[in-house]
Amino acid sequence: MESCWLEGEGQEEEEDMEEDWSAPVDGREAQDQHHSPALARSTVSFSSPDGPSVASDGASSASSSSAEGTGIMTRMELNTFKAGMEGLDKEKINKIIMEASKGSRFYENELRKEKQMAGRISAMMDRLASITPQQQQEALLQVDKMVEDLVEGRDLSRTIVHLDMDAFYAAVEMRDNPALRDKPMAVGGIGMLSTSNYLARKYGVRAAMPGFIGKKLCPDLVIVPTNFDKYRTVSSQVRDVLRQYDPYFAPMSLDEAYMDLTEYLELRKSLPEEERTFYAHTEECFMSKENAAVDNQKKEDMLGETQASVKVPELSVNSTTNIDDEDGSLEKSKVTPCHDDNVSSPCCGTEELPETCEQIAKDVKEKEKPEGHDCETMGCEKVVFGCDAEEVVREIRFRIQQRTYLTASAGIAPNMMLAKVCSDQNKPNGQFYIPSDCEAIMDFIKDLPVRKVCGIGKVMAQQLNALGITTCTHLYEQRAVLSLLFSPISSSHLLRVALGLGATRIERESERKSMSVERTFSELSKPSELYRKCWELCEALAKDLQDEGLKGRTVTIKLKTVNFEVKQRGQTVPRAVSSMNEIYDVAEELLKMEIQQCQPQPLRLRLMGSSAKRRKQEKPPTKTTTLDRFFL
DNA sequence: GCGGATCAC
DNA sequence: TATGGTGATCCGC
Ligand SMILES: Nc1ccn([C@H]2C[C@H](O)[C@@H](COP(=O)(O)OP(=O)(O)OP(=O)(O)O)O2)c(=O)n1
Ligand SMILES: [Mg+2]
Ligand SMILES: [Mg+2]
Repeated sequence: MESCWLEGEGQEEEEDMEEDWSAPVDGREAQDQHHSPALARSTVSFSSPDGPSVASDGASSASSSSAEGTGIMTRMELNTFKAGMEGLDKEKINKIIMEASKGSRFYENELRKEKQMAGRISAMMDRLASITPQQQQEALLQVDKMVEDLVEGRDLSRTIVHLDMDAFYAAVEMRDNPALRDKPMAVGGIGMLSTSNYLARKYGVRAAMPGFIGKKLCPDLVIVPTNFDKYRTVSSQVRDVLRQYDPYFAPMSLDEAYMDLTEYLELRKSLPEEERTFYAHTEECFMSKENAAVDNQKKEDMLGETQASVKVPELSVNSTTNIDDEDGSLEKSKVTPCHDDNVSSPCCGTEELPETCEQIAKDVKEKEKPEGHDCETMGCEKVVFGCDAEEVVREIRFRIQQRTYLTASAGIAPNMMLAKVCSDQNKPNGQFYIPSDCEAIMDFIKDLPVRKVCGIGKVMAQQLNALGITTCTHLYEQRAVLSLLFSPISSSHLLRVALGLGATRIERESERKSMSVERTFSELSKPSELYRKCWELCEALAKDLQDEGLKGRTVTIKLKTVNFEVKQRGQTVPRAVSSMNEIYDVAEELLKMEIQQCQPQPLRLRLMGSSAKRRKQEKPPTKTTTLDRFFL
């Protein structure tokens, strides 16, 4: 097995990954209006570029935007931009979160990070204040040249889909244990939750929240441990479906993937109806013998009904409709789920998964033969899907559901950035479509909160907020200032977002660059214990590396003190390593230095990690893009 | 290359 | 009582 990443001599070639600043639209002139209050005064309006250029008053008013509530600590607050988090009593939930955390070492560390962030923002506001109108005007000219190029290059020819399973781990657990279906539940442990179901989200319980806080928010919360093997199995079933529509689809995690449907949609045009026909088993099928074709709304209803979780009445996948409800009125699923034959059955809860019919949404070829069991005689409902993108995506979701008993949501758009945002729009069990035209894109982008965009996280969102930017419209209005305040990479990303641009080609999976193992444990401080832990981690890492036939040129250790401060130390070695001994030799040395550094205080840790990384790879000759021209 | 920070899931 | 694990990227040295 040839170890990879060793620096072998030759071995160059390899792709060039196409950065592809695709995209673009009609230029739009700015005309702002809706500045957020913080910026209204502080920014130069585009129409009169010589206006007053910002002042630090912008900073003070903006940074006090957290005036609501406790003042600081926005970083610990509930993020209401995530699916299932709409319309909650944020005030109350944040209060509980704060009270549960206050005084803890974790909290103190969060405070420290918050202060640090405030410092960064303050520095940014100072820079902003020092920008002259001339500079701003000049920046605007530069940026607008880029805008022109970007817009000119806009590629609306692709149909990109982002598909994401709903409450994934939680949904799997609910599927396999019906007792959980009508309860607020989360997956993980008392220390940390990986995700929660939508019922629990109503209480503010969410991923990355400690279980004990979840319990405070929702005393009835049921917490079940993770079963990664099951999630992996389901994931592979889902991928089997996706692959049939785009063999080059790109999984981003166990529960989501991007697909490019462009080519498939061409083929689809000539796909006979039989091959777009599927059967669904529902209890109604068994009772009423009608099996007429269903219309779109009916299909959506079926998607809703067959959901193997709480029933969400009136769920619609129509891109124009919203999901509101999904309140408490829960009802057992009406479906009678069936197993796909070649699929390992869920390990528990078999009683709710009757074996009566082995296959529902089987592939057309199989299904077409009405021999044996067969849907027709059983009165299974027949579903015919159309040929446009929305129909194909409904079909995909339908097949996923029939095969896994789980629901998925999807976004359909001309690029990956938009598709990703769209897949969250009608979650759970919904889809959203942005047609390939500029107007539709701009309309969608207009009021889109920047925080919803992939890559804009808590920190960036807060920095932008300090500038009065919360929506993509603001982003466009402030493009000049942004190009001056942020790095070329960041500001070009923001600009692309503002224009509704994103990647239009799905890149094939790149080889991994690192592998790591880390563990949290109850406090350790004795050197002997620390070295032993380090040894265990290196052993585990070496095994993982060897399992994949990989080696690393840089070995690092990661340490988290009991106060949650994180340190990383690394060393690059002349020859790639993969064995336990080679790795530990390096790691031990790094750990020794840290222990000595602390002396005579003990090094008190709550986590340790070990990793092996590949040597940084020379990036292929970058074709000079407009961005390079302007920014480098 | 290193280390801290951010982001996603 | 109690706040995760894995991988990637960016930034400023
Ligand atoms: N901080 C996180 C976020 C997610 N996950 C895991 C559990 C999730 O079930 C799975 C998928 O992540 P999603 O962000 O897609 O969240 P869900 O699928 O749970 O919910 P939904 O997609 O409906 O919002 O990844 C995790 O372990 N830790
Ligand atoms: Mg999901
Ligand atoms: Mg996901």
